[in-house]
Amino acid sequence: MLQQQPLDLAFQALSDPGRRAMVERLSFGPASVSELAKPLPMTLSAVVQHLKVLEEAGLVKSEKVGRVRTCSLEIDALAQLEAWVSERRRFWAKQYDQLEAYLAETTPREGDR
Amino acid sequence: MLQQQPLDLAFQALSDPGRRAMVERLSFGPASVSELAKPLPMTLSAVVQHLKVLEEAGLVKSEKVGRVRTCSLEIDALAQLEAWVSERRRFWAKQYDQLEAYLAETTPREGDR
DNA sequence: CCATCACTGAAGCAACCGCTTGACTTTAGA
DNA sequence: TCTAAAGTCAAGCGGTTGCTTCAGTGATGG
Repeated sequence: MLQQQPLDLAFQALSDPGRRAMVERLSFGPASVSELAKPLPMTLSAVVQHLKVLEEAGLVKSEKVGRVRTCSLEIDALAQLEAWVSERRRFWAKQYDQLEAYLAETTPREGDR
Repeated sequence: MLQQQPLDLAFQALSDPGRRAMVERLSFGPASVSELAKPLPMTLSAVVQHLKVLEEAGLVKSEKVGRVRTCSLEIDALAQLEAWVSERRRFWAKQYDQLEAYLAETTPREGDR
């Protein structure tokens, strides 16, 4: 559960393929805005707006030196995201195991007798 | 990168706190539509629409028996989501380690001499 | 049988998203 | 100094989302 808002923003940010492409690029190391924009089929302006979404979601940080803004991943946000998903999977697996245990108990296999 | 569309839909689906609450509920076991709706501050109609989003994202499946629709988690979709995030983290860590190794090589600590 | 329960579907609406254009600012290099 | 590079900002626009209301439909239980 942690907090709600951050997860909202992070999931929302990653729901866009362009923004996910930017995160993928950044997972290989820092990049400038223009570098992030190069492979994407949209204007630089649009990329800057996507970048803002990623920053507000806490997934990316950036710093401007001279006329170049250099962006990099905020790995902690990804970790929190992964934690949420992983926890859901864990709980689901738990109840699934209990069901299996119950079935094993009520309908014993041949070898159990 | 697997496919793009499924990830779009899954991230988008989980960006809504109401839908995330439904997924959290379902991680403890199957539930009817009304059960899912009970804790949420919206009409049953809205919940059904959220459910549709979750199903189209492949995160939930449901089956109607009599007048009751029973919903449950599709754990594989969660696993794919987790895999994407985890891979980004892995690549980021890799380049980070390389940076650390480089720094360690060029600026040796006291004990290294 | 018939009232109630558990949904289902369509219409409508305000708010938000992703994108473009175009005008601007600041810095770097010849 | 003058030009180009690298962003920045605001306006606007068509499409999507997240609801609500309302009018059904098909079980279930008494």
